[in-house]
Amino acid sequence: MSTVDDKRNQIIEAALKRFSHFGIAKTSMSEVADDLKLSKANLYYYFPDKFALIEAIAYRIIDESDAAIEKAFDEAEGTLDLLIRMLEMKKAYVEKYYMLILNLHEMNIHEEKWKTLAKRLFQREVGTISRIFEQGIARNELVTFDVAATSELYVAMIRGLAMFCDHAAPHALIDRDEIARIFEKQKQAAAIVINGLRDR
Amino acid sequence: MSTVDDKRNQIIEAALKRFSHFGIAKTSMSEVADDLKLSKANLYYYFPDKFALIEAIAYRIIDESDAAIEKAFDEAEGTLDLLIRMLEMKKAYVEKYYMLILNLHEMNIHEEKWKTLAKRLFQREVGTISRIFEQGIARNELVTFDVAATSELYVAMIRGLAMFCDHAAPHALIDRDEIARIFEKQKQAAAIVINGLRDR
DNA sequence: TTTTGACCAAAATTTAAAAATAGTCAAATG
DNA sequence: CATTTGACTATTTTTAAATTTTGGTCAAAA
Repeated sequence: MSTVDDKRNQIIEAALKRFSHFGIAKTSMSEVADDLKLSKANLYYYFPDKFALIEAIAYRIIDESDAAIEKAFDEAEGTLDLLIRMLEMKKAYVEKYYMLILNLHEMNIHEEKWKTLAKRLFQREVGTISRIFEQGIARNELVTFDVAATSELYVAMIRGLAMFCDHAAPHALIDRDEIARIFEKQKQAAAIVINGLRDR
Repeated sequence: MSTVDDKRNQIIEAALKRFSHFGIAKTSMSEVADDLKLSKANLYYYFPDKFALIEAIAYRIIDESDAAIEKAFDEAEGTLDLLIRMLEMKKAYVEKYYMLILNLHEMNIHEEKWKTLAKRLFQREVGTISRIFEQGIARNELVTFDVAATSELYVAMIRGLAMFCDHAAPHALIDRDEIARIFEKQKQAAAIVINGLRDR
């Protein structure tokens, strides 16, 4: 790994710490720079703007979780098991990166660049779910169906459950209990969906 | 109907018009009173406070929609058909009362009274879904399952889809196209859920 | 190639004043 | 007695101005 990549990684890690602790809006680029004893100007040498840093972090997390899912693909016992493992992982991420993920949702999503980022992250999750479904079909565990559409629906459903669940206010702070409750509902939903797609 | 009930109804209708047009926060009690050529003080003779008026409106709408569902119960061809009819009705309400429903969601839900109202409306919807599921089970169309838990999950899922869908920002204004798209996803979700519960 | 201090414009925060609004009440009306 | 009202207040919400913070640039240094 080149020295510049190494520096970029250091920055990503430092920023990730602050973002997940205080949220994106509440951490300034200077603070991230200070943590690493760099000047702000130097930080901008590695990332053209704040958004690029956020993007890098987002993709870093997704890549990590993709790698984890890759492993689960071999270990899991069936489609539902895979889906539940994925939910578990996401739960762990939510707990770990709390504020970051909260912010990522309620940011200035109106702006085009945020929309496209959100859409890409969404599509990536849909892609993973698609692969899981495809495998289920290939193994004759599931009936054949429109994988693309159903995956999209599944991800939307799961995310919707996270948004809604009972803490009615979209912006309300979510505690660990709430996360656990959401996770339970998501597992139930996954079970029902898979049951609806199962080959019998 | 007593004369005081009649007056209360007039007030509810006038308020409903304004609420669904401009939203709750943006219509003052004076405006509602003016529409009916009453003094504000007189309006407060019929409703102790603004929240009571909002509550009355919410229950009015729910009651209406319950009556409509009651009719559908006899006409519908099966459980899925019933669920879809219910979704259609809700879609119509969203289109009709636009701002009101939007507001109802993003209001000061943190306050206890709002929470309890939201919870009650939710539970009422869950109750209706429960009846639909029970009927499906009684007719041997569905397998037996935990109706209470599943109904709650179903309503949460459907609402979650409405919140999420793709207009990522919770507060973004939703247009008719978006409503239609949400409706489609909800129908798909209903179909998959019912498929998962079907007795075969 | 990497790093920095000095700098700027735009955005966020704070503050105080002004306006609007929910809700009250004694008195009037019928 | 049931209904209505104008006048009043306490609290929010809006507005606007002053101030600070922050994202981002750049020429020059290491």
